[in-house]
Amino acid sequence: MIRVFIVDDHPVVIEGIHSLLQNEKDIAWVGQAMNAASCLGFFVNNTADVVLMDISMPGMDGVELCAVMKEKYPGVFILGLSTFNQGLYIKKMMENGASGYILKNSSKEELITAIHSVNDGSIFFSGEVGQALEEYQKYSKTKLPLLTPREKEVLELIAEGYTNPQIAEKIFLSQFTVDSHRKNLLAKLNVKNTAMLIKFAVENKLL
Amino acid sequence: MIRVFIVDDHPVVIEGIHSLLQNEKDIAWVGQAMNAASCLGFFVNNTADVVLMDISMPGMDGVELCAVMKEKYPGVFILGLSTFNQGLYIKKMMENGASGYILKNSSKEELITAIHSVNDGSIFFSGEVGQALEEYQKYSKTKLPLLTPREKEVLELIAEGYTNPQIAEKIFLSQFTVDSHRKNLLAKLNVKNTAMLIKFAVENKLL
DNA sequence: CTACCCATCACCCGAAACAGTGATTCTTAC
DNA sequence: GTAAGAATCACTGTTTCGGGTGATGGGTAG
Repeated sequence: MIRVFIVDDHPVVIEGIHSLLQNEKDIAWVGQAMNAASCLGFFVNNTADVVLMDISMPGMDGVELCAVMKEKYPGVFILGLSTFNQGLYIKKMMENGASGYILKNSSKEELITAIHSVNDGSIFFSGEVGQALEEYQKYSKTKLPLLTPREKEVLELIAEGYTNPQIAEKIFLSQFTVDSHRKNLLAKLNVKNTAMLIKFAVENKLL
Repeated sequence: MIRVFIVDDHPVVIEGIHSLLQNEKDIAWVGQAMNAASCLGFFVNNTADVVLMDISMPGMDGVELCAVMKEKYPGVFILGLSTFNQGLYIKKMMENGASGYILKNSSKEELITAIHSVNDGSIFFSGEVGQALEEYQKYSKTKLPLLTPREKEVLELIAEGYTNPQIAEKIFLSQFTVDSHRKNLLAKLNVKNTAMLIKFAVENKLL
């Protein structure tokens, strides 16, 4: 018997999912909350196996609540819920310990598969969520300034810790040229020093 | 009907999975390969919906094959297989476009759930694999030198692009002190400049 | 053909980073 | 109570970075 708890600030969603699950004999509805605080309140004296959690809520949002819950109750599995495709938040919520993610309008079968998988300690992403993540990555890439092949080359060598003179020697250039590329990188990516350059590059998967 | 293809260099595994799946009426066994080359050969004139792929194989390994397959046939979903817990390779394979991961000794139910989920475009991780990933992360963290609170603080500010004098002003320290912390960071993390420091920090989730 | 971008090279200069060395205080652990 | 490490500060160099400015040649698209 899997004990399920839900946190969502939309009563409609709570009711909808409740009705989808009420005839499942191995799933027990143990409670619900409409904000982070009452969710945490519930867990003081009660528990659950799987928590369905909305991503956006007034006050503390799902991303933060997820981190707090996982900190206090590491054994509780969290399954994220969202109505729309929020790649960035999905990513953050996974980093905060969620075990999976589905859309609120997913089918009954998908919902139940997800709950079972998560309860077994598995990780489950619905297909639409996977697409959202991909689209988010593509989207962030289109917003990136285009780097020339030489610039990418120099960027990679900088990330590996080579200095301008070393890079120059390595790819047979004048150190002035390498310096030019380096300055162009800083300008194009709108950062002001090596630290920001590398951080930006890693975060945007340029390396 | 889900068309399943398997790539594994162990005949025992191929046979085992074949027998597990042969009575499933919505799963069709379309072929098998014992190395990357013959897998690629199969896909020249044939196709499949889901490919079960071993992580370690002679010649081109699963990680690489996964990248090649996804490049040539983006519509084919790849489900990773491994006998042991290889956190690092699992991570790499996911980065190369795999849709999920299970252990070879997983139950029939889990195998079938995984194939269905992946075929729907979802992402599925078996619980043991999730544990492997977690353990891998913990393991890599234990291998990390311990940074003091001050050092972490300085590290974060460096990553945000502040210079030593700016950091000194921001947290009310002498720039000499900040410089000391910075040098200790370089020494502890065994890197030789800011670029390597930030790259290392991001990769090891110190930021 | 000409305007534009890429790639190359050059120089100056101040600021920042990096290397080495050493010192003091304070807490924490044995 | 003392040994160890954290946190603080100090001085001196050398190297690298980053800003500014500008030049040349090659390819390409209008």
